Amino acid sequence: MSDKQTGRTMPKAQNIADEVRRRIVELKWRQGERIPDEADLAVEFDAARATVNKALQVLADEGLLDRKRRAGTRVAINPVRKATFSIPIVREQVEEAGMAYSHRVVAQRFSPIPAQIAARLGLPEGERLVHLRAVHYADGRPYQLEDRWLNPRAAPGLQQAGFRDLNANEWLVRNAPYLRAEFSFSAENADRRDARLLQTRQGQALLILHRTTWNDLGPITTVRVAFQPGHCFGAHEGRDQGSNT
Amino acid sequence: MSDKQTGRTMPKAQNIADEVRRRIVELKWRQGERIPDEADLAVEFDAARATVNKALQVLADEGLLDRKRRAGTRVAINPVRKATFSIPIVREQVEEAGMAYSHRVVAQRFSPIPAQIAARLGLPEGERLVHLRAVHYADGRPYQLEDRWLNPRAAPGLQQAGFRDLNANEWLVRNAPYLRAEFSFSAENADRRDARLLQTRQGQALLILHRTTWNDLGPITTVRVAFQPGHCFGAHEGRDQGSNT
DNA sequence: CTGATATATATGTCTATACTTATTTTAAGG
DNA sequence: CCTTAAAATAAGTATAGACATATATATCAG
Repeated sequence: MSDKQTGRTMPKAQNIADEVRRRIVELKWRQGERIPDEADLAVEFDAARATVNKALQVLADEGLLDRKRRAGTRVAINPVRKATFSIPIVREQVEEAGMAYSHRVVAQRFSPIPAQIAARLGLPEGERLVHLRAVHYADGRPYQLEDRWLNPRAAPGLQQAGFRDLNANEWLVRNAPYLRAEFSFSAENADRRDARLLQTRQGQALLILHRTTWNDLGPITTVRVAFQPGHCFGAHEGRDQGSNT
Repeated sequence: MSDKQTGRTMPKAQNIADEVRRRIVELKWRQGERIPDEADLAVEFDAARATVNKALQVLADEGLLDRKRRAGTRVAINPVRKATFSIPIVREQVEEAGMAYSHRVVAQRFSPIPAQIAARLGLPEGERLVHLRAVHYADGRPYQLEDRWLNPRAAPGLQQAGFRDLNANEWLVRNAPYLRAEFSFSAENADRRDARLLQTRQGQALLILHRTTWNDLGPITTVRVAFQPGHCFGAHEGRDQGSNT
């Protein structure tokens, strides 16, 4: 009843979480039903309450359980579950695929922000930020296109960095950690400029990612990324195989 | 130094996490640098090591810290951070926007799966599954289009459910909890059929979401969702404001 | 019956302590 | 010098105990 998957002994809390998950998936404990309280589960699994608590917190974070003081723990009625994806550094992504990375800055100037960008950043319209447009290439073929606005007030040292050599993507990752980020995915038909820079035809469906990041000084950057046609962006949910914990 | 944001006293572990995050964002502790060990931080913050451990685990899960036994804790070199988004129930999403929800099943039959679907599900080509195509409407206008394959072997009771009345999306959420899910976003130009069902023109860029879910009996369902033109899908990262914990 | 108040209870959080385990560092042996 | 073994160390995990806090339920006054 402990370590079936690998030969390794799993932590007790994880075994408990797995078993509870199993009972939910196998409909032994159904949606909305109350499950035994921590004290009872602690007895059943021969563990301390703190251990059971940790296991159930994990499941609550996953959205599988709803927990409330005094009211107990219930299987979530509609498991609004959260999927995760990670934002890789473009160069690493390209190189990991065994291709040669390069990038080209198409335009870079200090200019007043249009209304749409101002709204997204929460800054007054007309404020002057660094506007940067660049193309990332994989083996010489366009890989993605970025149209970015940078806020020097939130990223000290930004003025010095000339993005001809080091790309903005990478400079930001290494020099401007953020506290909060917002994303959105959408689809757009390539306009004339998109088509030219991505070397595709006008009207081609493009996957568009908007991303904005903030730190405690304010908005750092907002970017519109247009991916090469056919590119897809993966995410997943469930046991996290590798990495930490 | 405790509760600045709200008047409420925040848990100690969260204060510690916030403070460490602040030090990273303000570059007091830089990328790749080793930070004090749990015991030292416990002294600094006047907390038990377990509390510090919990705070740092959170940051490690966020991808902000790299932790290794004996080697200590370092600020992540390239913070491959994870963004989360949630998959809402279509009907609720529509109704929350104050619109009337309806849906229509376009086709439903038991048929052998094509190679591409077989690959995605990990099932042999030609296996017979339920194939379902439906349109979701908001205030009578097409909202999204789904093309779904359902595996009755992994979802007992599925055969009985006729999806004319109850939509598949909702039936699955309530009756077939899953253990693992995979997603991908992409963009496609609407083909003739997409255009007709979404009442748009052929060639229109559409945001496409592929999603596949599994439980311990195997793959449950895989679906291709085509959103109405202009629709975007949001995600975010950072302190999670509401809900659990 | 209604509304205010008290009580009970399940989860939330923290602590001190202990032991485990991966990994680095050091020491020993060839 | 290289290889191997031992020691040291920092995180990983578990535990019993304690107190905090939200909230469901019971109790009581009107």
